[in-house]
Amino acid sequence: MIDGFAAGDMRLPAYIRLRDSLSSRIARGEWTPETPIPSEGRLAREFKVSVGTVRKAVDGLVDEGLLERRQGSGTYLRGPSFNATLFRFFAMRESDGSAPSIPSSQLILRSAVKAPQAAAAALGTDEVIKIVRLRSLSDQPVLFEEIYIPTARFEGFETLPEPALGPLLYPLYFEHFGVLVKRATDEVSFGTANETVAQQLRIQPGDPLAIIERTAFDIEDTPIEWRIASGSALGFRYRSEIN
Amino acid sequence: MIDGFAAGDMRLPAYIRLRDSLSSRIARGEWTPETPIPSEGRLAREFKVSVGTVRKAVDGLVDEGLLERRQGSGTYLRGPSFNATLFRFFAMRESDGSAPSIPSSQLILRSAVKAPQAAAAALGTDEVIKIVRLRSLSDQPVLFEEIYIPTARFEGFETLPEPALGPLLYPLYFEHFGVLVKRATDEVSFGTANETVAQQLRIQPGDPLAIIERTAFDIEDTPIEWRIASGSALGFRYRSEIN
DNA sequence: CAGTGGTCTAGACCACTGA
DNA sequence: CAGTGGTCTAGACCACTGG
Repeated sequence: MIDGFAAGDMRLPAYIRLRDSLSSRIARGEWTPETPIPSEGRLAREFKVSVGTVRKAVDGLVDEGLLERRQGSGTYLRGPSFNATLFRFFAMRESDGSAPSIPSSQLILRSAVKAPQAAAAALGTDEVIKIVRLRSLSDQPVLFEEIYIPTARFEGFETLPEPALGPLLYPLYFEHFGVLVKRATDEVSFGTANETVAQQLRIQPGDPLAIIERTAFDIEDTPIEWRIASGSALGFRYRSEIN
Repeated sequence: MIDGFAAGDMRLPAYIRLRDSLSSRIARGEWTPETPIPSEGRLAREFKVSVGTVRKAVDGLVDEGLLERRQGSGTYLRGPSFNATLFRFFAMRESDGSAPSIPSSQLILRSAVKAPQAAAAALGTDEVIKIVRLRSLSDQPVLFEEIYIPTARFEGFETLPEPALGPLLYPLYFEHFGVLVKRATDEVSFGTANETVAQQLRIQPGDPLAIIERTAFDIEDTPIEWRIASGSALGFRYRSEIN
């Protein structure tokens, strides 16, 4: 049996069934970003369809950002390339107008807790690991983050050596837990700083705050992370393209 | 000569040349949203390529949002369907939780002026028509807007009967001036209200404000509108999807 | 019913990569 | 150089629309 292709709803077009079939093979972790998936010709023979149909199926996954074509070489899984940094919401200009510096990350807390209501609602469980960190640009604190991930999917996260937790979590999710973040939704609103946040960001309680709530999903659209981040509203600047 | 197809850079693939060729015919206003463009078979014969190549060219324009396919009927120009309302940045909930009401628009000013610096920079000219309006949801003022459009492209806009200026400007640009807004970029930041804005929005001077600066472009990527809109930061809520 | 877009085939040749 | 994806052809049949 070829992995759900012939088992899928036969009323659906072949390229859809093939796309879904490939998608679940990706979700199952059959391929890595380093080795190409089978060539179009190979897939065509394997699934007994024409190359054109394979191309249409692969096109879909490329559009979704799951695969990447490299002419002359092959088609590869795209790792968590996915530029989703929360810094994109803040003007990353140096005061002197020079190039933006590298973001740094200071771990403040990491432990298993019962999820607060919003996180539990988003993740569908209240057994989570909580991560709190402060993110800075050239020693200026910019973002205060609370992150919640389900314990079930991230077994052993708490015991990871601290240096392994760089500023980028999504590559780490992928390499240590096989969790590939495919998409996320960010919700931005406006509020004021409480004592804790104000102290961390070195602003005054009551100062205006931009608040970003994010839910991240894996390939199978299961929520795998919820976070809430705050930064001074004065530094907030976001560009949205509409088509 | 078939409209730049055979005149284009022959090193480019046929489907690219065909796509650009169709795109400029659209920009020239050869088709309306009511009548279909020539069928795929017709275009294939006209341009002497295969139907598959026509499909790939049309696919590109459909992805860009310029065209719309209707199976069994034809392929049509998409008017300014384009949901770009600035209200999407604000929580459109009624206090009683009912469905959102219809936005209304109150015209405050409309006249030819010299564009302020930011508008002139975006539009590439300082000969503009300025429109000021207050936008409300069920009699609550929500957004205060200043809009600038180049006089050259909107000859006679000032003398349009006032009732013609509904809440939606982009359909009006299209129908009266043949200007089709294809894309826009919105830039969001936070600030505080000055006297004028505060009075219009019925808030206090110094109250926090969400500020949206928009530049809109036509099919040929020429900027054709610049606007700045302000609303209370407390009502601000924006959802961003990342893939 | 004729005409449209939607799916699919079985080839061909080209441009590019990497051993 | 063999193998990959990128372009292109000339058909076929299907599903749907509208007169």
